[in-house]
Amino acid sequence: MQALTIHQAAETTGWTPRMLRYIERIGLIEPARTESGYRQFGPGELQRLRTLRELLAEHEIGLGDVAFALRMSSDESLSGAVDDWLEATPQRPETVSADEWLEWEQQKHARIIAALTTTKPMETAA
Amino acid sequence: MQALTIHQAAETTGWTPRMLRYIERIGLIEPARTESGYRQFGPGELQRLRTLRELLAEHEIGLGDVAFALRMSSDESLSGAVDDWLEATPQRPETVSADEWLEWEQQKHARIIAALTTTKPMETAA
DNA sequence: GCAACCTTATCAAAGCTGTGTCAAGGTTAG
DNA sequence: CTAACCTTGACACAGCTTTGATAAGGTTGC
Repeated sequence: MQALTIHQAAETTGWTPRMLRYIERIGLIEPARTESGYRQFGPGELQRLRTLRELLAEHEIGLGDVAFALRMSSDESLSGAVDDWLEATPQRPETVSADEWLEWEQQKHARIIAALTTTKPMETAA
Repeated sequence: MQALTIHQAAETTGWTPRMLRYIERIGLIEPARTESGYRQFGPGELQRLRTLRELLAEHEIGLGDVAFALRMSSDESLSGAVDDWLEATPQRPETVSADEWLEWEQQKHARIIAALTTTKPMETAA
């Protein structure tokens, strides 16, 4: 096994050296360094860089999206909060649960009065 | 049941009407409509919008990030591909401390040297 | 039937992303 | 020693995101 320099890695992966530094900067790769600071791209990084290109192309996503996914995967409180938000009331606003309805009823006056000083709520469609 | 108009919903949730339309546009909410096309924000929607603000503020993420998380949660092939890519990541320890980082860098160097056998392209540091 | 909403569509500006390029300086190979 | 690399940092620019403002027209309440 061998390690490639940034230019060599760029050639074999299809990225530019500039982009390899950028991808490292946003946390998606972390090449080893020589003592003098040169990046060393091993087989693992090269494979990751190639599959990264495929990932972006096949799903039309951006580097920032992958960086966010990485952040979610390593920050449990973040992924938990996001997942909770997504799970709550998934689509179809038509369906309001009994609990939500009850809570709404109980706090309706406080909410509406606090929020609406001059107008009234609209009539629900048939 | 009563529903709020977009302006009323904006006031109770802290968003602007403009942003409520934008949030709908990127797929994060889907308010019901009256027969004539007016958006109707029910209790579920309002709660969702409030927690969305908290989510963004507490974790310093953007609407686009949440939209991407939604896309991942509803596109199994996308989330699978992203997760696969992330799993192959040589994750570094959770740390943030400068000291720990430096120490880790040094250790990583040693690890890489052990893993890579020198051949042509680049002299792996001694 | 008018005032005050609502709708969609469009223009605009500020900010972020992705990318190139260049500069100043350190490293390495021949 | 010199050429050809490497490093970080900065300037730049196109394009996309986010957000506001505004216009043209429909709906609703009094």
